[in-house]
Amino acid sequence: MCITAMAIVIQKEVGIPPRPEGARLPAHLICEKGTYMVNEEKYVEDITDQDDNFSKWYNQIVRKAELADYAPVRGCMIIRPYGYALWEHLQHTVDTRFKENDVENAYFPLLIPQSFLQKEAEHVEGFAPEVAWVTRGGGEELEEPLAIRPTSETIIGHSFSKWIQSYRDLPLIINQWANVMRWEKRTALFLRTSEFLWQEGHTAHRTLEEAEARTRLMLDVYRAVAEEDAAIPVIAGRKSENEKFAGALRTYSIEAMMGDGKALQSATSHNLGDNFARGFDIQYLDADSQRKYCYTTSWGMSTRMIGGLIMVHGDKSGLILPPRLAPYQVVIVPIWRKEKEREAVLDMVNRVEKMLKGKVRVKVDRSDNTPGWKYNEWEMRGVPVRMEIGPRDVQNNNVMLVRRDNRAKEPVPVEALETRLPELLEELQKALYQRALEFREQNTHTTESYDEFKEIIAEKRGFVRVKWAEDSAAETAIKEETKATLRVIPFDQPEGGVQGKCIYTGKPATCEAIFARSY
RNA sequence: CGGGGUGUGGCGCAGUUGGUAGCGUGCCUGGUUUGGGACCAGGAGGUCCGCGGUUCGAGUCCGCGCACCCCGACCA
Repeated sequence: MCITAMAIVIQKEVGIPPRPEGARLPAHLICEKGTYMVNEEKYVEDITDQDDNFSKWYNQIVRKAELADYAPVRGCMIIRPYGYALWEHLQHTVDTRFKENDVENAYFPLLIPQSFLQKEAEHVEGFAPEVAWVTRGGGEELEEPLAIRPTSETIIGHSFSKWIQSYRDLPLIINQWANVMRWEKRTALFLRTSEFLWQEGHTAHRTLEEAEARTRLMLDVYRAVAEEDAAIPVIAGRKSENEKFAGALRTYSIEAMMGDGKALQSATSHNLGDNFARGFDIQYLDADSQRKYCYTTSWGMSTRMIGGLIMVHGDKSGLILPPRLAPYQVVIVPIWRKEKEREAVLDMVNRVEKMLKGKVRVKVDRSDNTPGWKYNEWEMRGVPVRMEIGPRDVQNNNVMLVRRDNRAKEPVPVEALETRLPELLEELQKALYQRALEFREQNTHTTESYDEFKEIIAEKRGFVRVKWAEDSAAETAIKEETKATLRVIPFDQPEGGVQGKCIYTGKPATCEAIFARSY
């Protein structure tokens, strides 16, 4: 909301050109006062074009940028230091926001007794195909197989039932940072790996209303992380019955549009009602001396978000990381010709580095590679701002700043850096958000005709917003006929209710829903 | 789990009718270089995915596995 308004203002100031429909990249570059025009060309020749083969581009970028590698075990990934640093920044902002909302961290075991998983009927059924089992230990068959957690509702529910005695123990608001494992048939780095890192929050409440409020509150935290930190505009809303979490009363999610128009569920928040409380006997003694079941919630965000970052912001030169999450916000490239220059340049580099340390995340590339090589390398790795320091800059006591998103150049006096650089990073942060928002808006369609719906899904991709009567069978049929799924029923609905007929059944519509093909 | 594809130095690839493996890039050493992926010279690096078969001889032909990628069905 407020970030959007700010972003629009910023957009006017710096003049981000609107992206042509369907295009991944702005075809123009900014040429403001004090900036330099750069030729638009493809500097990095060995990256697959996004428009040519988006998933190939994605895979190449993940590996070339050294975010992750394939592991020797199918479907598993190795997160490399650069990718892990990104995750740590994401973790940090999420964790900070959690703690502002009374969340406490804890840790529960990786292994879950088989019997636990079976205590919630829908839950077992939903997860059964994806669970990996440990059946041997200490050289012997185990008496009871142990599941490698696909999620921890059950084992945490077990603890909750012991910890909660009275209404005075509520609400209980716990989070854990953990790995989980879901045996996936088809995997992709970050987006869907058999093992992945995430956080899972679990809460218990006195009333359903309070549980609902917490569910919505945490979804809004995810919304804020996505929009403000990851610069990814998302649509928040409710999942359909077909798409909700196994065992939940209601599931909410934030959905983002990737650069190829497909949707990515970026985080989910579930109101579990009293389903798990009944399964795990999570009861409390209320003020009226009655024993009552708690209402529980769970909510999670995973390393998948990194996949989202890559696919939302990346361009044909590689990654573009939002400044607030980028492992390096600025990379300094020293340039010289003669030995004398080298000394002066490195002096200045050291001075600038020292000045900026602790204020922005700065990396100096002191390798022997040529400046041109470094430009391409760090652009590919998505560093938001490049700082060039060469003999000319030493002479003028300024540095050259170059934005990753549009390559706009800007000479800045050294003494102005401490104020200008953070400012520039914020401008970039907002511009990325704005660009992604415009892309999403250009690729969000509305229609009342199912034929047109099919055509849009098949040819244009993107989101399709339609009138909907919340019919589960119709949803399944649409999925079979078009491969599009109901991503989310947005909170943002027309004022005064929806008028008209459901796009598929023709029944009176009860809401507007977003359909898309998804990851 | 179905359909398709690919497995050859770290990465990307070539390898003809079967004759004992090569190119680009990266890596190491030395030197010259550095404002958009520099250059020269020297060098290291391969059980050609695995197993079996055909053959005097297999990266190449045949069979059986395995892995990975892409497209579907299932999912954060």
